[in-house]
Amino acid sequence: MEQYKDLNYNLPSGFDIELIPSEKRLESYLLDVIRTVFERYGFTPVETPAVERLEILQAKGNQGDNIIYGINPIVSSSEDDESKKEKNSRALKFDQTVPLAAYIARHLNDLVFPFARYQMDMVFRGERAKKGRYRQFRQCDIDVVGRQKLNILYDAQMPAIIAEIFSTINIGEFMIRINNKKILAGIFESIGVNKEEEIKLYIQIIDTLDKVGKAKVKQNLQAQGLSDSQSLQIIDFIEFKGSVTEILDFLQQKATEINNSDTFHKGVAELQSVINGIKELKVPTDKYCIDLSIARGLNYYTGTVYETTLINHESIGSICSGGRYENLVGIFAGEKMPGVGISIGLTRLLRKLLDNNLIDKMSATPAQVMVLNLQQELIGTYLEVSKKMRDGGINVLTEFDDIKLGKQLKKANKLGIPICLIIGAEEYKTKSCKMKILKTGEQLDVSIDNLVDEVNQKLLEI
RNA sequence: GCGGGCGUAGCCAAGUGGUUAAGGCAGUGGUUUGUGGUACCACCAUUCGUGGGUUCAAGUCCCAUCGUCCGCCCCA
Repeated sequence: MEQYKDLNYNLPSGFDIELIPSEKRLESYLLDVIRTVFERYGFTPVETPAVERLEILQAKGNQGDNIIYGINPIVSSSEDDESKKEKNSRALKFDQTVPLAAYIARHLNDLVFPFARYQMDMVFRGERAKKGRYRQFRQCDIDVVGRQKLNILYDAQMPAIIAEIFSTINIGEFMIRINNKKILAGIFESIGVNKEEEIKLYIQIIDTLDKVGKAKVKQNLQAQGLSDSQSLQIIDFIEFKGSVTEILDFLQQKATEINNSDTFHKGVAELQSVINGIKELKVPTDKYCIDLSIARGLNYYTGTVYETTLINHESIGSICSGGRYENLVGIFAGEKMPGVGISIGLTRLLRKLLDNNLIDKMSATPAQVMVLNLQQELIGTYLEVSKKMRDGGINVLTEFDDIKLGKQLKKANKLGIPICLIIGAEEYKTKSCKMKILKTGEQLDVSIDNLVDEVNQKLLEI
């Protein structure tokens, strides 16, 4: 034992994702909420391995090697199969979309399309870690993937899902910002930028608007070749603000003026359909808006894009984002498979919610009742009473050791257990117990026979 | 990859060349043993990431090394 105490047992950079029990319980709760909502919309769970073949992860359409975390076996003996393989031939998944593409290709014949799946696995990034930016983190993703085509209503369903999740977990007001990349691409086409590569570049510049500011964006656009007036035109366009109706009217108006970009017209029509769907899904109108500046740096998005921010906490950044992509998921199956999906970066979100006190803390244990130990001779009774309550659906912690009552209460208090049951010689005689509510100090005599009902009743009141 | 900062207990730290290494939080024990959260008392670093050097003297200066953090880039 001694010899290891000097080793550095701190977590390696970027892997500092451990949570103390109260925090981990909160994460479990969030996962439960998210899973429940995903399943309510018919999404089915999928899990893929942490490791994929490197060439899969490097397949076109992804974000490049700089974010991939490679793995190698430590031992490379000649008998080791791994060592015969090329070094770095395997790597950890950096998102769930590329693995989804591979999953679909592997199980094409077993899946029903449109395939709606959710996945809440850990993913890994090889890039430099920073605060709130991890090398391992949990992403909660949903995607719907069609063969050849995918109904635009799936795009409308995403904001409904986001709204339901974030309304359920009580973290304050939020706003789902919706845009369509075809509109952005179209506006560039309308001013004479027609090369796809250039448009992508410009859109990436636009994406930095809220981070670096208007002046810098204008400067960057011009640096890439736009004229002064073109830059202003673009910035004016993406900065147009208003209600959903006002922006749609503005876009319709704009569409009549633009006759050199089909893309623009398509984008406006898609956005219109998405908004119509959202209205029919009865997403509360104060939960979503159109934001023409939303671009999503990732260039695989081709249509609808989403970002969700917390009102008054915009600095936290997007807490849930995603969009529609045409050519990402079918790459291995060799088929056109349009998809639409969103992702919640749960590890980062939870950290920020905790750091900013935006979410109520939970207790350090799921136990609702602690059965205290007053004398070892009664341990049989304690176990019996504990079981009785567990059978009644109550989470119970039993104190096995005969330690001072004060210490037991202190322990229960620290764990955040709301109710303690005290059974000593006196209570034993009368087949009763003392039910102590820790928060108030209130103490009630309860018959063992009615215990389950009484405790359940009290738990509801607290 | 380039540039900069920082490493003192589980955590947050004071200390900027003189030797008993402040303080706070957390933790442990106690305030007469069947009642916690408050209060009070006590305990809690032979040692300052590691190795070497300078000096009568080093947590403090120098070198190396490891770790870590920030900015550029990119994203959850």
